[in-house]
Amino acid sequence: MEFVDMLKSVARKWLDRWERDRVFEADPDSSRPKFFITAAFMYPNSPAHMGHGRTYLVADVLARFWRMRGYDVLFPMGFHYTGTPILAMAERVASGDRSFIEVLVKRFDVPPNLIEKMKDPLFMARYFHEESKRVFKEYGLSIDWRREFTTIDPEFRKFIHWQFKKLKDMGFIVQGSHPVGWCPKHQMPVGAHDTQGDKEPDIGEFVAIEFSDGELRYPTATLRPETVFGVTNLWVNPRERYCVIELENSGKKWVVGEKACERLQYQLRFKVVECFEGSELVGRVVRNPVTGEKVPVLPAEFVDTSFATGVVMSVPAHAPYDAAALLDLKKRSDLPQQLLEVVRSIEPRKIIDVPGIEEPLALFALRKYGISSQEDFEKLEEATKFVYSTELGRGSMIKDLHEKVPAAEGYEHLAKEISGASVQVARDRVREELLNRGDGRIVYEIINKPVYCRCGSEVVVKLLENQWFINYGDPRWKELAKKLLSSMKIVPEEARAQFLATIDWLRRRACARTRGLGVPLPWDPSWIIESLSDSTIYMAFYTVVNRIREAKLDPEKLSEEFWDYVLLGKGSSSDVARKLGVDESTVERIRREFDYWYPLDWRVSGKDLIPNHLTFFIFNHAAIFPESKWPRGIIANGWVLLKGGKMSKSRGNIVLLKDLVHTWGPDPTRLAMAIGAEVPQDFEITDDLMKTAISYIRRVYTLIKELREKCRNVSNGVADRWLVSKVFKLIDEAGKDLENVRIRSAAIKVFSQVAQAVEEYLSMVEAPSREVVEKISDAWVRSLAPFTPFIAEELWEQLGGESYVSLARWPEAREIDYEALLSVELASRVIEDVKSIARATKKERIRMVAIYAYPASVCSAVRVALSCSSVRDIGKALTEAGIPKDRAFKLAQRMIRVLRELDDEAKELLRNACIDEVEALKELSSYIAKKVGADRIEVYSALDAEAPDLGGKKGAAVPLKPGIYIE
RNA sequence: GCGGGGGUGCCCGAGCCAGGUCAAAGGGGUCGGGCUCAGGACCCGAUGGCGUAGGCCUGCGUGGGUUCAAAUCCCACCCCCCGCACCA
Repeated sequence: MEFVDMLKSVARKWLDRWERDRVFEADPDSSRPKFFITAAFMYPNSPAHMGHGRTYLVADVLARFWRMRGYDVLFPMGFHYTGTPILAMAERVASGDRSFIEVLVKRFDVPPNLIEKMKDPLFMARYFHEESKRVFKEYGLSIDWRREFTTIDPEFRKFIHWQFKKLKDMGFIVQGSHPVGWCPKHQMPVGAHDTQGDKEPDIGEFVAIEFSDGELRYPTATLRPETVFGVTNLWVNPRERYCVIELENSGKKWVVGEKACERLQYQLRFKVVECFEGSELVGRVVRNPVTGEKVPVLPAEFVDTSFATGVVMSVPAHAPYDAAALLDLKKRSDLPQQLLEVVRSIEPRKIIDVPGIEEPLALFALRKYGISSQEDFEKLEEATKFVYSTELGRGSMIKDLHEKVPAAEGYEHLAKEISGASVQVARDRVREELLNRGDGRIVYEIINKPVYCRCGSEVVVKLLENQWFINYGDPRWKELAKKLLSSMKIVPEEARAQFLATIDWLRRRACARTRGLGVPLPWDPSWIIESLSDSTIYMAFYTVVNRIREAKLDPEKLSEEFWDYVLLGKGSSSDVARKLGVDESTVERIRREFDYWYPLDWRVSGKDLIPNHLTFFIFNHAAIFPESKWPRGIIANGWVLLKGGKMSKSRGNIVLLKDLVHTWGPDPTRLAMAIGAEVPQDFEITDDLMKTAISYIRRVYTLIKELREKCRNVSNGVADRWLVSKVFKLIDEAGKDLENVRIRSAAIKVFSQVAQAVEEYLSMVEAPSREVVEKISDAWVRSLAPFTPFIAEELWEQLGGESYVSLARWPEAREIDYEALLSVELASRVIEDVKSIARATKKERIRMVAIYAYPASVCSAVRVALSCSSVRDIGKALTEAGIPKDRAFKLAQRMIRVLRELDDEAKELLRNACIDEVEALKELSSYIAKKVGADRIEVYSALDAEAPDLGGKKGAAVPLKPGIYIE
């Protein structure tokens, strides 16, 4: 724990200095290339949590890396106040919701004396905003905080107004009606966060098919309009009340359940004519609008008169409920004789075929699930699910549908057209036809009814009229979006398909709502722009917001001309300046700033935002900006999980970033986020992971200390050259990893693999060379900086580095000493082989190891063997190297085998280096002896006729695989 | 249902797009050893099976196919995860 305490105090020290020296404030600098990265801003309805920690770390590591690569880096952050959840939360506080207040106090550490103020949603937003910002700073994010803003700032409002005017001018904003979950008491739309148990109201689109008795219409609501061909009767609930309503526009008179009536008023305009008992409807005869057949209205208790219209069409061949109710009815003796005869004459009519099942599927399902009455609700639900999904998935309309069923006037062609068609196709066709001919109309209902608002009222469906939409369905726009997508880098690449699919199926999206914090629609301020619609191009706003404030421009004067000039370069700076009452140069400077930073280089966010925010981000950039300002890439990172489960804000089972940073320190938290998994993958946050991160840091920290303490003015020959090459090679590879957003891999290289190499070096030499230590510790500390900047600054200072390591250059790749790398590679292969032999021979103690290796003269033959596998060519090269012909060809064959099994890295070494194996192994013999625990190592040339041939191993030698004899 | 992704050794995961160099990277766990007060801290080694000389056999969801050669390509099937909108 002492080490963690040290890390924490080091962090405080450097945090203060960074702030003091404004290290991460970014201004345009034409002498350097620029790099602009943003992460999705947070919605401050709770403190920042581990998920934010991960997304922002990804952005920060890249920002820091590119800064060290010499780029002028801008990494800003803002806060997204837009939305309704905070409203719902403030309301819960206001209503004295105990459990919720407990979450605030106990989990989120809100001081109890502030709870009262949390009744104000704006206060709540500000509170969590400020707290999160504090934590982000402690976390070591290299953010330019001068550019921070919230989405309720007046400047931002004007910016969004400009964007929406642009979209409207391009014809991408349309108006229409739209169903939403609605609380009758609040008179407001409700989302999942407004309901009891956070249950999402699931809105289903039903077709109400109008059966008629000449005067009244009986709208039967169904999700399966294609089954209208199989209707044998209608159902009403005889124990409930029904009403006749007159629809305002058409004047049609509908018979609907009394309870349904109350719910339907939110989507239809009508007046109630009269109400009566459902039993009065029983026995009436109505006409099927599609087949023209006359069918009776019959009683069934399973009918829920509050659901949709409360009138149901009966398709006993394909709906288990209908089948069960019909069977029940046939057994009843209390019906009037005449009706009973009608009932008994009803036979299910099969209109859908399912391969392999001859009988109508509903009847099959009754037997399969053992259903004997319409009261078997649970079994009936299961059977219904089975029938619906089976028929939709595998079913098709019967081949001779048009011969089996009559057709009403106007529907003569429909049955023929869909005969034999799949249920999916038939459903859409029938639906379309019914709606077109005015025999059906859409009604909505909550499928998972009942859903209750937090206030206790049952949620209904409200048809919002005059709703504003962004029309992502516009084919011109889709094309542009696809073009933009194809020009972008996507991490992970697998997500590209998902983006493409999303672009394809996006239609229109409601972009404004009736309440919540945010920006009002410019042309209709009674609507607030919805949160995913006001956050699509705000990255551009970061580039100029600080300049606008600095110049003290009046937000109200930030006209469309202003934004046109600044963001698109349209119009003239002098006009804009005059209207603003400022110097032309001020306006020009703002324009230049945008022009310098844009386009965005990387957009980082959680992968959950791919089908919404990130796709909207693509669409809107494609619409608003010219191609030269289109974003260059998207990084979608995975989740941080908590013991296998997902976190849930409302239940308070989340890990706050603050808690991680305060418990473990910022550097370990950052490193854990980096090594938990590669960017696209999920990982679990555990104490073990945190401890691993700490041990990585400790290992590096103590090794650097040890190197510096133990080093002497000595030279260790090949070991020195090996370490320098190895370390620089690893760091260079880590740099390539970071270029490709392989953050985990890069972190493991600099924290673990470099440390391993250093440890290996320490076991090779008596004392580390001072020159080597200076070279590698300087580079090593630099390479740590993107991941664990605080301890890196501390070490940098100890090494005597100037300024900040955060501003230093990433180590340049340097000449690699392939001979040294190959020598050690050879030695470690020998070590492996010796161990393998000892294991196979069960030798516990090794007295002596004799090694037969090749001198440098075989190098050219090795090169030949690397590029081809012709025994003749290799053999020839070996002969030229002085190897007797009789041995050369056998050796060539073995070389092919050995070389084939090498990995790319070893091959690279062989191509670039030529070593005398004998000399190299002699030099490293004490290292080998140490590693294998041998008393003595003898190295001979395999070509030395004088050397003893122990165990006949002299002839076993192959280049890179020396012959080995052990005792 | 529609759309997207995926099934690899005890577990997590790389590799598959550009077939051989893959018994298959890297973690974790487990076992053994060391560091010798102790260890959940750290280090070393082992971890499919067999093997007294560095080797052999089996193997990457299931079943087929293409090929001299398949974890990698093709077909079918089974299973899992994610998204589906007014919710940030």
